[in-house]
Amino acid sequence: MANIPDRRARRRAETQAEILAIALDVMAEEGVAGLSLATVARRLGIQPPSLYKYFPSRHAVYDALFRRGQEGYLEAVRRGAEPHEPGLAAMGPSLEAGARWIMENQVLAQLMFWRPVPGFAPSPEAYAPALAVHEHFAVLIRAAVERGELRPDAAGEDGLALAASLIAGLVSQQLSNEPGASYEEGRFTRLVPRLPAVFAAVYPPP
Amino acid sequence: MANIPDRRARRRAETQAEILAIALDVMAEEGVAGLSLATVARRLGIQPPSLYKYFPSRHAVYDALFRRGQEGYLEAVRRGAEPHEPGLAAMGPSLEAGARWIMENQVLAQLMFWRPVPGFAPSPEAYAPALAVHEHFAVLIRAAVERGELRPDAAGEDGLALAASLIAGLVSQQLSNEPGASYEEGRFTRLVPRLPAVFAAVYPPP
DNA sequence: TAGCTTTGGCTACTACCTATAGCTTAAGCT
DNA sequence: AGCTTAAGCTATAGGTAGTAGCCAAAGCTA
Repeated sequence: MANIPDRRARRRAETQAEILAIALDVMAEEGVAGLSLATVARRLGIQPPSLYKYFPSRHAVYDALFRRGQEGYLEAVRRGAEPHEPGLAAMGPSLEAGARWIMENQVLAQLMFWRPVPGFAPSPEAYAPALAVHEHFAVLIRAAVERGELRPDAAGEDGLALAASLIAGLVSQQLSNEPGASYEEGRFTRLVPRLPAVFAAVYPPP
Repeated sequence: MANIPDRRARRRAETQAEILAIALDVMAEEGVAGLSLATVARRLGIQPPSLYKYFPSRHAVYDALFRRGQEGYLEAVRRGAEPHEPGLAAMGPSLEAGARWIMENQVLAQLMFWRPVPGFAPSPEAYAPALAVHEHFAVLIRAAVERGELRPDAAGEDGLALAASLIAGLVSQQLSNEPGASYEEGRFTRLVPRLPAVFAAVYPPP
């Protein structure tokens, strides 16, 4: 007795994880929107229709990957900020950690930040971590304002939108113009550490 | 006599233009990567294989659209700058005109700036106008430096990369988070007019 | 241990897609 | 007026997503 209660559920989860890993490979080779379930099935060694026992549709595979990506990204930006005092000091490392994660998970990033798959929209559950990322940076910026490192309106709607755009701009330029580069070499990601100073130049403390 | 010399060539070009217009519609409905030549053919009233008399492949359609888009965008940023003195004064209106064009041609913008179609890479001819856009803004920034409106290193590699990222960030955030908004209402595009000031805050004149 | 249930595989099939081959009609050039 | 060629067609190959329905084996339960 004392069999692991859900032996079947575990194997099922393992297979699902395996499918997602293969799907990532295929997307890296063929493009995000080029994912073919038939290819995934072949690599897994089963017939294409059998995949539908694990995911009800191609979009469901995308949704699972989207969620996984958002969770990984959230974790990355949180860990980047963790060892530092809240405020500008934490913002830099957090942005860097996020950018680094993106360069190491480009396929997921494309799925998450561009919407390259016709007809695919993430489910609310899959999207939830993205809201947490937004809140994470909002908290950091509010902390910076409270410490007098930024002008108060940096934490306003425009300020937050600008902050989000700054990092999105660098990353999106890097991904589309120089996708092969590492975080350190990238012509654009190289500028990420300067973003807190850029932001502070736009919203200098009074 | 005095027949228009290439009547056939003209009708052919018209049909090609019609195909591209329908393709844009389909992409707007189904997503950029969701373009189906069969659907285009049906709307044009011909059988799918007949489309191949006008374009040798699906990628060729994308390439023609890509080129058309780059040319339109180049034209937009040039016209935006035209009435103004070169330098920061021209940069703002030029960026605005570009952002406006993008919001009015979102499908083309996605094709041009994200790379959502698996396996599609633009031909050098189609890509050429993109280089001209880059050069256009480099010229404006160099002019601003010469007029003493910006610190000299604004025209360096990092400065140009940052400038490109600033606009790319706003536009890319707008497209993925609030694609339905017009240029004026957009939470992100609304900030475009502030970009020259942002850039000047990062590279203040000595 | 015996039997029942559920899971995970299969084949067969539908309905779509891109693209090629080869035929035919009709437009337009000379 | 006749010839050339463009632009349509059908048929076909080979790929995709997804559904229906069957069957064996794994695992739970009495």
